[in-house]
Amino acid sequence: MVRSTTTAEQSQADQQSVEGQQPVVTPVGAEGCRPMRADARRNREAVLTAAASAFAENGVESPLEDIARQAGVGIGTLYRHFPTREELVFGVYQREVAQLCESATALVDELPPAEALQEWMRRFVLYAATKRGLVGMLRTMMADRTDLFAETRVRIRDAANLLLTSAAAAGEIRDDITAEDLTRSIGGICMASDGPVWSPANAGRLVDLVFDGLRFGAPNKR
Amino acid sequence: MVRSTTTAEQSQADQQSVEGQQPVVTPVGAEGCRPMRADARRNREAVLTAAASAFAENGVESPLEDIARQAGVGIGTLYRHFPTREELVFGVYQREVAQLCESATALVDELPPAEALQEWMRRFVLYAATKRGLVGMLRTMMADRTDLFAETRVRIRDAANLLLTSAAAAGEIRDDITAEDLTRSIGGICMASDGPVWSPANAGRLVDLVFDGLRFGAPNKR
DNA sequence: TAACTATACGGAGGCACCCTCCGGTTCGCA
DNA sequence: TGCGAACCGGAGGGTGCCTCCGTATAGTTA
Repeated sequence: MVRSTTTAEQSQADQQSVEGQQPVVTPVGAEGCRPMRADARRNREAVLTAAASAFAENGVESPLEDIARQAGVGIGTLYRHFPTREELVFGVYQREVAQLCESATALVDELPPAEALQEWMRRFVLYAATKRGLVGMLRTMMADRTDLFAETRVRIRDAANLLLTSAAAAGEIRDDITAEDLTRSIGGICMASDGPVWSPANAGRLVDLVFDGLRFGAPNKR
Repeated sequence: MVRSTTTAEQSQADQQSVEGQQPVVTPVGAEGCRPMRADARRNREAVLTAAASAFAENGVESPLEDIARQAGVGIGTLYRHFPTREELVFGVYQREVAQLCESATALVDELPPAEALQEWMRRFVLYAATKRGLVGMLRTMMADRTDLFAETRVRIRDAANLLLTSAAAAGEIRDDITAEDLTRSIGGICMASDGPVWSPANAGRLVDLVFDGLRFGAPNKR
């Protein structure tokens, strides 16, 4: 709209993710700059955490000043890290995708392959169903800035692939489903479960439906 | 196609004067009451006109105060007629649907049946492609307040039916397509052509594609 | 350890927009 | 023509957005 949106050259590099509480989480742009100062990184994380819970509770339109306060940070700091609301939304999305994808490897270790897959699908959809309006905003951004999503898309595909192949190898699901098939189905459920008639329960049923489809015709039925 | 709104206005007035069944067109609250005062009706129309052009130009987030100013009306007046932005959006939508549906009968008279149908489809999609973000907002509202859209849905279906049957009767298109099929296809195009990558040209190509589908297998090919 | 500097912090302030409220005006009817 | 109900308008208080710049501090060098 008429808002200025100056989008200064702003390019928060961080890209230093060696020992990892949070993996990478690279904001857009810049490579090779010096690493972020410790306090900056701390604040950035605090803002993301506060934003995630604010979005979940009050939707993506939550006042940015509330988020800053909740993070124990000035509004200026929030704006320095995320010059626009969209960048903040994307930051939250990116971090949660990373967590979700990491959980895939843990699940594979802890559970039987098919259960791991099902649980992962549930978590995936739950993320979306929990954040009111977030999916809608992401969908809009996706149409505009496809490039931003390239990295997360690959991550998701790899995680899906891991779970699918291990379940297929165990014969617990059919083996003719690709990671793309799976992510597309789940993505569809996420889109569908966004919006005013918002219901995690419905989303869960849809996930189970897709999962049954995966089991259909599997060698080792149970 | 610049058409005056007088006919639409007239028909609304007619409907209102018939007792019973208030069409949803009446402003909120007025329940079986006397008709609107002349100045109120005038202002209401002015606001709708200004809103339509503001939405087209700056998107559905246009400041309401600009719209009021453009309409030559105080902000209080705008709020009295449309207490929320959504109601204003719906008002614009409703009026334009009415115009569009009326144009169907005119088109049937003026053009060969198939051309009339194609032209109508084009106009339909053009409306949507012209208003940035409007379709998205309507989609959200639809999920929430299905009841509001019942009337417009019927209108659209009737108009589509008129065009379809006359073109099918002339053998210029196949006869196994229902009005629901058509409106669903067109609706899909409208959804697709909303969003940041906004392009009437693309929408037009999609319409032609659907139209070719309608001609496929028609008795009288040309 | 102290001094130094590049970097980050914070919040006041200006602006845009939202929405309400109520005194003044106008319409439509008798 | 007179009257009351209905309508008009815009001032004003409130909220949220975003910027700007003086102050604080992490990390580095001597």
